[in-house]
Amino acid sequence: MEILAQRFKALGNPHRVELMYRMMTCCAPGTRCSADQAARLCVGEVGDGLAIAPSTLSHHLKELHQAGLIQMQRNGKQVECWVEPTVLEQLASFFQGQVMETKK
Amino acid sequence: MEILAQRFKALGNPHRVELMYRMMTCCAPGTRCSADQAARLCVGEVGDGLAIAPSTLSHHLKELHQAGLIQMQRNGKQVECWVEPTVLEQLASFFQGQVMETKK
DNA sequence: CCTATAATTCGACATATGTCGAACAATAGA
DNA sequence: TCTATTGTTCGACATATGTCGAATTATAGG
Repeated sequence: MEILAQRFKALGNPHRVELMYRMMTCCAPGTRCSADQAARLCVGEVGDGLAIAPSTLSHHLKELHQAGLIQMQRNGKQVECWVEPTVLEQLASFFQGQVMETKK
Repeated sequence: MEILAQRFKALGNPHRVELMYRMMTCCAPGTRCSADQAARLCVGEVGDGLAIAPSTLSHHLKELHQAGLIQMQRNGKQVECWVEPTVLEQLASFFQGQVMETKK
């Protein structure tokens, strides 16, 4: 329940929930990426159009990462970000009365 | 997206997510109440066993209510609290890539 | 009307959060 | 090696949050 609260807290900010949504739905508007291959956005792309400083964007992505909601990996000059589908499934299941035992 | 963030923020506290879970699953352990009739707990019941002052409990329930997550209604000396199933469905649908237009 | 029960409101307080700009780090390419 | 690009880290700051106890409100029952 503690970890669950951490994850919801990370989503409890307008900028972060927007970032999360963009990463979840970066394949086609309003849809979710296929279950086996999550698409990736680099830091600059995912924050494009948001009226926040680069340092603030970096901070928010770090929060999402530390909460276990997103993955991050350096690729050349850029850092790629994506959402693992299992994370979405676990969170959705809470609202169906299931409390998953999330590790980490 | 703003309203969504408000709801997740309300769930972003260990005590509040615990309270929410109790209200969601007050019929049978690990299950959700039937779709048409949400079961109700009074304020004292829902906070039973949590190591927080009554004033803190009241504060948390107010937060959940203001975020649109729970309903509250006075019944005699007590105040009943419950979760509308539609709220749960809307929140779950976010993690399937759906952003619902939540009023209020 | 008085009392007990159930819950809320109201300061007060320590701590956490969101934001910025400046400085720094990592990488690619000329 | 120098430079431009892409992100991160580090204070600093104003504001928000979680908590409590004391006082208050609402109700039911003598």
